[in-house]
Amino acid sequence: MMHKEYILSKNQKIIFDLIDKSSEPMKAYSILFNVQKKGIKAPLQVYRALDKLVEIGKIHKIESRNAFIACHNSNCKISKATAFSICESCEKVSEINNSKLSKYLSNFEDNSGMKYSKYNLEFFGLCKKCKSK
Amino acid sequence: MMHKEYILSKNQKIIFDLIDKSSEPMKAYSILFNVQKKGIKAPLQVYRALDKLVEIGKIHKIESRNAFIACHNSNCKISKATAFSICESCEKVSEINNSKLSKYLSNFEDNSGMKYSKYNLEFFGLCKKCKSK
DNA sequence: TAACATTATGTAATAATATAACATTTACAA
DNA sequence: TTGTAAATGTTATATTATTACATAATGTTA
Repeated sequence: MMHKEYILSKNQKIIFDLIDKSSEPMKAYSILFNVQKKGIKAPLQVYRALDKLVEIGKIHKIESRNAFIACHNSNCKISKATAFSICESCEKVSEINNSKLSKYLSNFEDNSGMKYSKYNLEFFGLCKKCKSK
Repeated sequence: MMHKEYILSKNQKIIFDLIDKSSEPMKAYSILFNVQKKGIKAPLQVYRALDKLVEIGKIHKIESRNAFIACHNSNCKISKATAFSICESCEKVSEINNSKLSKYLSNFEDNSGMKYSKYNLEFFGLCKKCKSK
């Protein structure tokens, strides 16, 4: 099931396209630097677009890195259920697309009486390449 | 199984005691403000102590909130496996101590070829109190 | 279409979070 | 007692993010 379509505004589109093309998570001020030639001059313009893109699930924030990547996962259901793998050596980040995992976590309940509507999981380790070095 | 004992230095102890007494996650500059009367005057002194305390597992960083709480969980194994519940209304944060969950995640493998040595999970929702409002 | 509400934009200033660089001191093992 | 690692102190600065206020574009509905 795909995300509901949403028409991106001018700034949102410029910033999404940049993140989507990037092979690695992008930080807000690096995004700012890269879109200045397109007329986006202030941090707030970037953060506003990022906020919206996160809200509608087109991108995700990697909390431990303060960086953003485009969503390529059909399980995350508009950014309510996200999981990432992060290589602590080369900093490569991938979204984990594992339906068993997402099912397990979406259904997770403990005895706290809390109803969980959202989660974010970050796994850390060494990627294939970095392991073999 | 308890953590291996570690003798905290003066600044580490001051800062750990403050976080440990707090009923909510504390932010670095709030910590700084609170320990200035004890002679800790600069951000770096706080961040250095925080880094060490995180490293040895006495505290955890709540990444989505840039805040720190004391560890009260025997399953986290020196901060290599952490899970939290966060109320999006009152911002109450609790460490989740669920051995099935930690076992599931510690043993998680996907087809990426990565060996995961660490994870951090944050659940979001409404706590009991806030739900009933 | 006019009126209204909502969303997005532009701009300047500033707040909040975190690190670099360098000098010195303390703890502790060889 | 010398060497080394860890911790501290201090200043400056880098990085990340928001407040406040004004304007413009878009969508909705009477």
